[in-house]
Amino acid sequence: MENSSHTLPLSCPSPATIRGPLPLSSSPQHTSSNGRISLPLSPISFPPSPASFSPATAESVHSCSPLSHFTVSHCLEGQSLADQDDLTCLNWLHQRGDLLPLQPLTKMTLLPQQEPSVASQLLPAASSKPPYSFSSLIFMAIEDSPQKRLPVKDIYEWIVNNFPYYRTATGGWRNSVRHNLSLSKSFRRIQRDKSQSVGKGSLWCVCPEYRPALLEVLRKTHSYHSNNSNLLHKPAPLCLLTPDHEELVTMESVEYQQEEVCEDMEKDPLSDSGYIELHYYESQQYQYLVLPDDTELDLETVEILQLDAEAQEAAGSLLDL
DNA sequence: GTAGCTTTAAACAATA
DNA sequence: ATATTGTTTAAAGCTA
Repeated sequence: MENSSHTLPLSCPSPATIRGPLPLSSSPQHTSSNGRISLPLSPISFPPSPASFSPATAESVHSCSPLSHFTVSHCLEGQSLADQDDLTCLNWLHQRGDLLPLQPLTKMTLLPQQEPSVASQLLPAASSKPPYSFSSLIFMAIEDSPQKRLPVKDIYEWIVNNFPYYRTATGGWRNSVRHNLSLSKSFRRIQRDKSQSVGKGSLWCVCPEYRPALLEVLRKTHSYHSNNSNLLHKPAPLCLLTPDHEELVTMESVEYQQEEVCEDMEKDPLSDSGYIELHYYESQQYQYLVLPDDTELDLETVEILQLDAEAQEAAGSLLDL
């Protein structure tokens, strides 16, 4: 794809430009003399192991569309351009760890100039309700399953894992899920194979003829929440920048080497959605985020990114107890 | 104001 | 017997 730039949907009075790879750092950020900022990213760990999967850390990114993770998983999966141009392709959903949940950060320090009270103002309210309808949630859950079919129990589980809001929500939403499954034409019930069946109930799948419509709804939800984004309620870029964190590593500046960029870095089908375009490349044991040359992030945004990660860490710690 | 969709709640039956 | 699953109805909220 062309190296078109996408800036965060933020206004910045005096933006600092971030270019190229983002060296890992033990400090939340590193601003060089030329004003470039480095954001720490995680060591490579794709996909996260189920054991390390920490849905609770998605608290602060609940409203981020899974679609926004598209680019992340794409680059790492090495899919063809044709695959990626296919907006009906939901392979991004199969990057389970990339979808929404984030790894808790075990090491993250707050920016010294950043007051916690400000952090709480900038970060979205924890456990607020995701923007997706139950149909979309069910759709995503089923699409994210290897067999493209799930029992209702696993649908619950997927939703809870990916949207921690439902972890603490009252039980009524499960009723709504079942109600949706039964009532919606988009989903079809399949009898389990009795010979291998464990557990009760049927399996549910997406009716192929309704799949495009479900995708469209998902896309519209994504678009709506991108276009109505702001600093307080739209942490989409945060999601993109903090997939699968495990820990930060010692600062070690790494020069950007073009040839290390993932060969399959391709077009983000939602590139005109206002989301920043992201690419990853891998060097040694680390993973780097590559922003387009003319991508600009203001200092405040960078701070928010760090704060978000901090919040995720805190949320993960609490909910993992 | 209206229609359509979604959410929520509830009741009830079937099933593991 | 109990919990879970699946169906159905009803009402309220939201949006175009």
